[in-house]
Amino acid sequence: MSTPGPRRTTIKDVAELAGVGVATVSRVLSGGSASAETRERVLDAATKLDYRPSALGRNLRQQRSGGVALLVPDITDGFYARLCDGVLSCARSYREPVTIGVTGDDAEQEADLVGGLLEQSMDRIIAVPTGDGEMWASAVRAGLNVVFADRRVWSPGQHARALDEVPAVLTDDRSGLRTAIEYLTGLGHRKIGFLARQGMSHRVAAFREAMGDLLDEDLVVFARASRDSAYAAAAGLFQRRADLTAVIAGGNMLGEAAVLAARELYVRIPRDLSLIMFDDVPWAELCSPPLTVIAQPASDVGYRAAELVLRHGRRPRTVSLPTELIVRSSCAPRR
Amino acid sequence: MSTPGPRRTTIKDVAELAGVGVATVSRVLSGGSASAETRERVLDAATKLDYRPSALGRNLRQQRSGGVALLVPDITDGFYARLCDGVLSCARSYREPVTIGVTGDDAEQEADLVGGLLEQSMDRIIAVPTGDGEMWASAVRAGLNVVFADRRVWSPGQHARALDEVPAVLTDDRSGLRTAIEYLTGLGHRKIGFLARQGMSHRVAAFREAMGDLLDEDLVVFARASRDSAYAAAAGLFQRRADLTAVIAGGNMLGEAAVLAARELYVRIPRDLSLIMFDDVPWAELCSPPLTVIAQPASDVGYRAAELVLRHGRRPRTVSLPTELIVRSSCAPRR
DNA sequence: AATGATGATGGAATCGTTTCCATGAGCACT
DNA sequence: AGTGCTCATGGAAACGATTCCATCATCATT
Repeated sequence: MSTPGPRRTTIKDVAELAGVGVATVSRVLSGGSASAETRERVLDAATKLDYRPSALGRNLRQQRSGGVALLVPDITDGFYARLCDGVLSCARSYREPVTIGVTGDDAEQEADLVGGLLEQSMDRIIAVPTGDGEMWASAVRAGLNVVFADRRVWSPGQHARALDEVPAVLTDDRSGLRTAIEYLTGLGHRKIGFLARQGMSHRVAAFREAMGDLLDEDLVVFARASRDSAYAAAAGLFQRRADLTAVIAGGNMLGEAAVLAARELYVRIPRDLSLIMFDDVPWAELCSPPLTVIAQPASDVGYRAAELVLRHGRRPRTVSLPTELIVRSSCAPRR
Repeated sequence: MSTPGPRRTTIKDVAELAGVGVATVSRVLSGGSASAETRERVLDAATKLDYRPSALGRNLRQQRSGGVALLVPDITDGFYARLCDGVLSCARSYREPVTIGVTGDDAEQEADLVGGLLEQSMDRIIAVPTGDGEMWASAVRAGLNVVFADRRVWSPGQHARALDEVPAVLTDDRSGLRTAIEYLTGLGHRKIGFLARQGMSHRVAAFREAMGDLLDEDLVVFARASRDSAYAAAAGLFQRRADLTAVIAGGNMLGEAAVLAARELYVRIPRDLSLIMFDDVPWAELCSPPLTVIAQPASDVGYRAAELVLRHGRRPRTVSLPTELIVRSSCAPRR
């Protein structure tokens, strides 16, 4: 059943046709030194035979498979989809294939995935990490070339060293949140809630910091990765605290849940509750009312991360990309 | 700079520790025959050394790299994101890595991507194809194991043979459209438009067929892959044909564009225009009014496609998954 | 003219696995 | 006891590239 087909043309065939040794062919094709005449003969032979070097042979020899791995919590989330798109688009210009894995924000799955990557001798990886500092530290010790995107791993104590070396491409949540909260307080809001998902500890920390004296710990709630959990968290918060007048959703799935929960509970936006959502997705504008958001350059995050991991230059420092508050109609003055 | 690190443990190390030959180790680990005692010794040694077979060596030997490739037009489109998710989730259970490429609905990029895959000796690929029958035919002739998802390639003449062999996992657009159109005509609509994107010829064909006598060729418009183009197409149609009373958007990006264009042009949905959108995305419910949609099991499409390409069983036939009309509030009787 | 330096070149080793084949042991049957 | 069979087993040959190293030619310098 399988194609017995004609053997694929190897470097040996090219060498034979060109009347040179395989070493010479390899050198010519990878830009080494060779006489002009030889170079031409080799190139001729290669095109004549339509020779494509086998990545397999190369990889084995060099003890590393090409390409980049990309680990995201959920590819279905518009933010991560755009991040992937950025990575993909940068990787294409380097002609590097991208292997994608979904962690589901679960440390165990993440470790599994990384294990599989190691087995494949993948040595470059872009990850939106999920917590386990131990695992990541051991991965970089194992020689893995890691770049974090969107968030970095919380480095508790001993791993700090290894992990602080890891470059990351982040969004400037801190300033985004500060702007958003200033905007809300400017509208008179004092009781401001935060809808988070596990793995958003950095964002929650930034929220706490930006809230300062206004912070009410009871108003920050966590959801698990699923849509249902997000809905439950939002609905729970809205019911529990009738004094809530504004809420910030830590991501687009949380924002979606907030809109849904509000509608279900007859909480009117923005009349009864002001809402700001992290991440500007296309539907934010279609929503009624159109949602005020903190826009993040998701695609750029991916692109830059890919650049960091693909460019062989010197170790670059972590970079933080700006966010922007886009005011639409989901916030109103406190009544 | 690079980690000189301790050499990774190879099959040879295991063989040595177990006091057997490498061939035996290989056999034991891949389920070949061996005496109980030897098996135990080998397994012991393997766990003691924490041995992980190198995918590189295996791949070179077997002349094929493991894993699956997945080609989608746009990973940013919620439908394809869910499709990817389905593929990923099936592939994980087989412990196979997935390499994703974005074609942008462009035949040239698609061909490029496939070329790269060939170079990597990837021999299994799931694709949402973009047109060029010639290319796909030659790919399957080259021994590539192809499964089409969401749509198949239009097989013109000579390639028909090779391409009809290729299994595909599709959604039952035909019946979805028939239901939708019956619903609309039931509401009294006669002038029904269709918003398509290039690459949706199958869906357009189904629309034409289902419309029968009602078909007005001037009411089906095509957009290119971008959001802007989708908007332009929708706005253009709405302005050009004031007699239009209902429209079906061929995908969620088209639907989004339709909602936006309608709002911009003060066309009220559903009062002035009824709208049905292909693909049920989370925001369809958040939209105002909530959109009536033709739901597609995107994730299942991906999952099934992955099953087809990963399961080594006998060649399966093309399968078509059911769609469902979900009535919300974006359609009203013709006034 | 002898020596050294430079540069192009090809043979062979190497990467880690799977798989072909030969070997030898154990056993049953004549 | 000899023959034939079935098994477990290990050595060695692939797979296709890169790269070390030795070889040789060419040319400049003393």
